Amino acid sequence: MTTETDTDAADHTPRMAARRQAMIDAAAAIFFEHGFERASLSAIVRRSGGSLSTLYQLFGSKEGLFEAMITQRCAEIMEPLTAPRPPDQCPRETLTRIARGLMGVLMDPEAQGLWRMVMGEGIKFPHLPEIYFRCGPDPVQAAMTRYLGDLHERGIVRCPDSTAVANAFCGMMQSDLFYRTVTGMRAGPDAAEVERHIQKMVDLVMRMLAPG
Amino acid sequence: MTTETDTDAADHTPRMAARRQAMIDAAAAIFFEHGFERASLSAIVRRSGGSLSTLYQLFGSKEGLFEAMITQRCAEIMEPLTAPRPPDQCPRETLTRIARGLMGVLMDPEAQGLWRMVMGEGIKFPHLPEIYFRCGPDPVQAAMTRYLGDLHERGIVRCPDSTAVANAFCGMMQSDLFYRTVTGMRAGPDAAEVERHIQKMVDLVMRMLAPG
DNA sequence: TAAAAACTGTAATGTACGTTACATTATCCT
DNA sequence: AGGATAATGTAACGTACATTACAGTTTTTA
Repeated sequence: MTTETDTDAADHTPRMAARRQAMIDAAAAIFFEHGFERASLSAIVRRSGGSLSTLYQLFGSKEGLFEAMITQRCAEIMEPLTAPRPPDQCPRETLTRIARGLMGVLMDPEAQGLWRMVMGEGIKFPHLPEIYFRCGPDPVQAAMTRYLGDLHERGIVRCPDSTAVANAFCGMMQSDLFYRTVTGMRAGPDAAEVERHIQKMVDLVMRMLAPG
Repeated sequence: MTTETDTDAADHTPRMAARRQAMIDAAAAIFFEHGFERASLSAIVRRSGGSLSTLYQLFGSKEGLFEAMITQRCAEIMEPLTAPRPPDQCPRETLTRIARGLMGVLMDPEAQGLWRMVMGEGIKFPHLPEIYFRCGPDPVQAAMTRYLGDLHERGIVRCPDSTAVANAFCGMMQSDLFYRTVTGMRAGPDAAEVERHIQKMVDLVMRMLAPG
């Protein structure tokens, strides 16, 4: 039940470390496709190579494997969002770049699998949304809040409540386009359609920020 | 597999109709709490009264029961969103009313259970997001688009792309407040906090719509 | 009220899967 | 090379649950 001694996970040998990684990769593929319940450990082992025995030695349980996978993958998937930003562009360009990063992640199939799990099974696994928000939305919104607050203080835009605007902007990106894709109602849109959406939303947020 | 002859479901007798409804109610509670996979039919019958035999006679399968439940509940849950709107308020008041309706549904525990299923298991059950969007987001956004387009043509607000604004507005409502509640990261916010959020978002969208 | 139909409770069946045990094979160290 | 250790493949165990079968009970109907 309790995963107290998680971090030991004796991957002493380099061979074992490779197995461990292969299993995490396979787990990501299977879990993100089927969700936690429907994912079968045998299917994961079939894909990763190795054996159930090794899996249990390394991760202890299905949940152990799941957490190890999530902890590693979350950061990787979100990485484009926390990349350092080139300084001193005009606000519209900076916002466009942020929006492109967001949409890139939102439209990535693996990230969508993660999102489905966070939203669908987060209640069952409190660690899951915790890790997710810490790696993804939290830093993005914090950075954006700081950025907008800064622009406001320098009188470049009017944004007395930068937290609210950052919040709104992130929400705006998750439009129909995203929801219908993540639920499988429509195929992933092509780059042009995504770009059109980005432009519209940036236009709107720029109007929000107009002085006066 | 295929649920061809769904609609027959011989609830001839009034007693059977009552059972049917009780089972749908119990199914809603259990499915929304645990999700499709984790929900157990025995648990549903335990709650509804009646028997597994009757359940199978009425619904044919677990999926049959699920679809019957979703079809009925979706419309009910979303009902506040499609209520007719009193005419001729000022835009800010109308938008506030729409926002209150949206947040009311978004924060409703049963609706959150539905939302978790749509997002988490929608890929597995294409009917689910289909029904959901048809009952919820689609009519709301359509009505809002029409409303904004109308205001634009009458020169009351500046909104050349009312679809985009309606889309953005619905997205803005789903802020951290919602995501953290629906994932169980935080308790449901009190009415005051929700109202504050509504006011902020309406303020922002009004800025979007400012002429000039 | 008695036969027919509808409904219920319980148990049986089959399956899928998490987890463990064990015998076999490959790898590493001296 | 040869013994110790690590890793694998397979199968067994226990459980949970969807689905079905059936015998008993209630409700309806004539």
